[in-house]
Amino acid sequence: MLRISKLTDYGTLIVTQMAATPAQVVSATELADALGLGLATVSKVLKALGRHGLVLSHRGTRGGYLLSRPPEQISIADIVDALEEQPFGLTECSAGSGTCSLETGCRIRGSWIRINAVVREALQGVSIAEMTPPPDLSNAPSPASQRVSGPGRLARNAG
Amino acid sequence: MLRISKLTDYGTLIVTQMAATPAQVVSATELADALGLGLATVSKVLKALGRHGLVLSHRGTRGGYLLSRPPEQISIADIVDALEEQPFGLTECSAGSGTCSLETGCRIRGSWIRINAVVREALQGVSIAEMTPPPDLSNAPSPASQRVSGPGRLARNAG
DNA sequence: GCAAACTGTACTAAATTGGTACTGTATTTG
DNA sequence: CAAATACAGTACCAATTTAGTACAGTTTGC
Repeated sequence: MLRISKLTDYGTLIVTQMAATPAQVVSATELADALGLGLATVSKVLKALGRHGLVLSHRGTRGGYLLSRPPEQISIADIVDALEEQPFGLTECSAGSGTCSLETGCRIRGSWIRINAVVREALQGVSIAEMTPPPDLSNAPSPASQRVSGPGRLARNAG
Repeated sequence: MLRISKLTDYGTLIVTQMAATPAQVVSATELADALGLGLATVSKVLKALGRHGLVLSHRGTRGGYLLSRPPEQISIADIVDALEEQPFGLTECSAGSGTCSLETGCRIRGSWIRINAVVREALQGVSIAEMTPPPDLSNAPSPASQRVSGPGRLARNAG
């Protein structure tokens, strides 16, 4: 379906929510309540995020989770890596070799690897800090440093 | 899984194969043999491609399929559009509204729509003609016109 | 020691995907 | 016009993946 899984979607939601109060411990229960998700589901996502070093956890009463780095340094690609199947790859053959029976004689694998790289860069280029519009100034112009020219065309041989 | 379906993968394979002899009618049977895929599977893909105007079909003896435009004018995005669920969208909410129960109060939908646009541009930037390396000159340097600078970062407000 | 909160595994139902079968229709060839 | 070829459309089933939950355990704070 060319879609991220719901758990990954929840992951972006949860991390974005945590980014609203960075450096502050929040429990899974609080996050579940704030986002309207089930506690078990939120816990599952947080556990995966923790395994990949995106959040730190504290057990016990008044425990909870904490972003391990500033929201500016967490990208969508980081969350995808934590929650989607690894390694990243839009096709079977571009994720890892040896699995596709057509691989011998397949002439387009190299192209798919190139396409993957571009898509991944797009996901890496968006940080959690950029996900929510500023609370009040939603109509303010964006900083020039964030503007880009778009992806353009792919080079035949990745540079 | 953030992966295109196998049928979409087959679609790129089939169209690339047809691009090797453009403007020539090829039957589903011939394509299935050439690619090592099942006839029924190839037919299913070709039917979907036909519905979206990417290939033309001729019935009867000596019938078959034909690319509707030159390979340079067919992009990976065209094939994805024909074979994946429409409309294009990495998340439920960015594909179409009204389906996600969290949509009210969700602050990151706009960002996902922006991310989608970038990913889609990446897929649109690759034509079928670019998928296969030139048969003999695989090591030749690529034409400068095909080189790009990469996707860079996303603009906060799509421009 | 009790309660809050994370850890880890396992399980089930639903959705999606992949592949195929079957019947029908159009076109060409002889 | 009859037969063979090839596309058209629908429907189905097995396998895989996803989503959500349950449950037993462990750590920490009061």
